[in-house]
Amino acid sequence: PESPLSSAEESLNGLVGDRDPLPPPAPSLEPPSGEPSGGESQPGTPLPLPGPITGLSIQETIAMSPELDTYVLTKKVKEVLTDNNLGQRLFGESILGLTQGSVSDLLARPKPWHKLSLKGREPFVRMQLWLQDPHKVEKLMDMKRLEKKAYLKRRHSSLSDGHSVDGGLAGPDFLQSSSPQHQRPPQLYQKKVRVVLGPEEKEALKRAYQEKPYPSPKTIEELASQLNLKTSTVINWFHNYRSRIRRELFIEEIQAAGSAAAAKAGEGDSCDGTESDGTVEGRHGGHRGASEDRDMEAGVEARLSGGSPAQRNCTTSGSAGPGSSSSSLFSLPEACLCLSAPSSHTSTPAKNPRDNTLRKKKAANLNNIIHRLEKAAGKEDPSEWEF
DNA sequence: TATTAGTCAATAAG
DNA sequence: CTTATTGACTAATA
Repeated sequence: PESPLSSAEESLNGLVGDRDPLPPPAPSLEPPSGEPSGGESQPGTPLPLPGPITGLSIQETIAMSPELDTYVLTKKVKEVLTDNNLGQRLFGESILGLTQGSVSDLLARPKPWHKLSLKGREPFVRMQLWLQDPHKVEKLMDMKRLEKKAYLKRRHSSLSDGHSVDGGLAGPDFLQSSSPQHQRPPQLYQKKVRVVLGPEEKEALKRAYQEKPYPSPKTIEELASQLNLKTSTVINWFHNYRSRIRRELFIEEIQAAGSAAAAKAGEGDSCDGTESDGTVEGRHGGHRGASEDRDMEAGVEARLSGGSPAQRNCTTSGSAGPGSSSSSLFSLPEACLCLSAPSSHTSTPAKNPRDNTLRKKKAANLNNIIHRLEKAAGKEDPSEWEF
C-alpha cells in the first residue's frame, strides 16, 4: 500500500548470488541426532512463505529494502503480539522462520540496520512485510487455533487410547509406552547438557576480559584450567561476550531517542492499534534519562582496575573473592555513577575501555510498559483473554 | 586461521 | 505455558 522510504540506491549489488532460497528448513543435521521431532511443530518447517504474489524472492526484497528502523519495527511487532496475546514462538516459527529464543533476542535488542548483514536484515524485512499484512493477526490466531486443536487431539488420544499417536517419525521407536502413558520421544539420546557457568566463573572471565578482550591461547588455557572449564568453553565465552558487549554498545549508540514530546498532551490517547510511524527522526539529543539497566556489568568492570578506592563500593559485587559477590540487587542510580568514573587506563596496554561516556537509558522500554499498562487497564473489550 | 554475525536449543525466570 | 538468557555451533569474513 505504501512504500515508506524512497530507496533509490543499491542498483548494483555485485553479489547476491544467493544461496538456495530455502534457509530455515535446511538444517544441517548432526551426525547422530535427528530432530527430536517433538511430535509436533517441526522446527525446520515449511517456511513461512512470506510474500503473497510479489514476484520477488525475499532475498531480492531484502536487497532492495529501504533502511528500516529496526527499533521502531520491533516495538510495533511487540505491541501487536502482546496486544493480541500472540506468542513469540508462534510468530517466530511461522513468520520469521526463527525459534522463540532468537525472536526474544531480536525483539529486545535489535541491532541498527546499518550494522546488519544481508542475512541479519531478513527477519526485519519479514517483520515489516508482516506488519503490512492486514490479516496478520487473524492469520496467526488461526494458526494458534490449529495448534491447539492438534494438541488437544493428541492429548486426547494418548489418554483414552493407550497407544501411540506418533505420526511414525523417523526416530527409532523403541520401547514406547512402557508403563505410564506417553513418553513421546524416548529421548534416549542425551539431551545435550548445557554448560552453566557459575557466578564466580563468570566474574573471573569478565575480569579477564577487562584486562584482555582478546586473550592469547595461552591465557585461555590458563583460565580454563584455573576455572576448571574446557578450553572451548572459555573460547566460546569470549566470543559471545565480545559479541554481546558490542551489541549493547549499538543499542545505546543510536538509540538515544529521548523523544521528549510525548509527555504532556493530556488528552491524546496514545494507544490505538496503529501507531504513528515516526519514520526517521532527527535524533537531537533530548536529554539522557537515567534509566538503569538490568545488570550491565560490562561497564561495571571499568571501575575495578585503578580508580579511586572511594568509588568502588558501587553495587555489584565486591571485586574480590569469588563468592563474595554481594547480591545487591539493583542498585539504583548510583551504579551508573560508578561507571562514569574516568579510571583511565587500566594496567593493560593497548586499547582500554574507551567506552566511557554516559550510561544509557532505555526509556523506550518504559514507554512500552506504560502503553501496555494503559491498554490492560482500559480493557473493556474482553476479546478473549487469551486461553 | 581467527573473528564475527546469526542462530539454535537447553534451561532459567516469570 | 511464555519469555529471557546464554553456551555452542555454522557460515561468512578478515
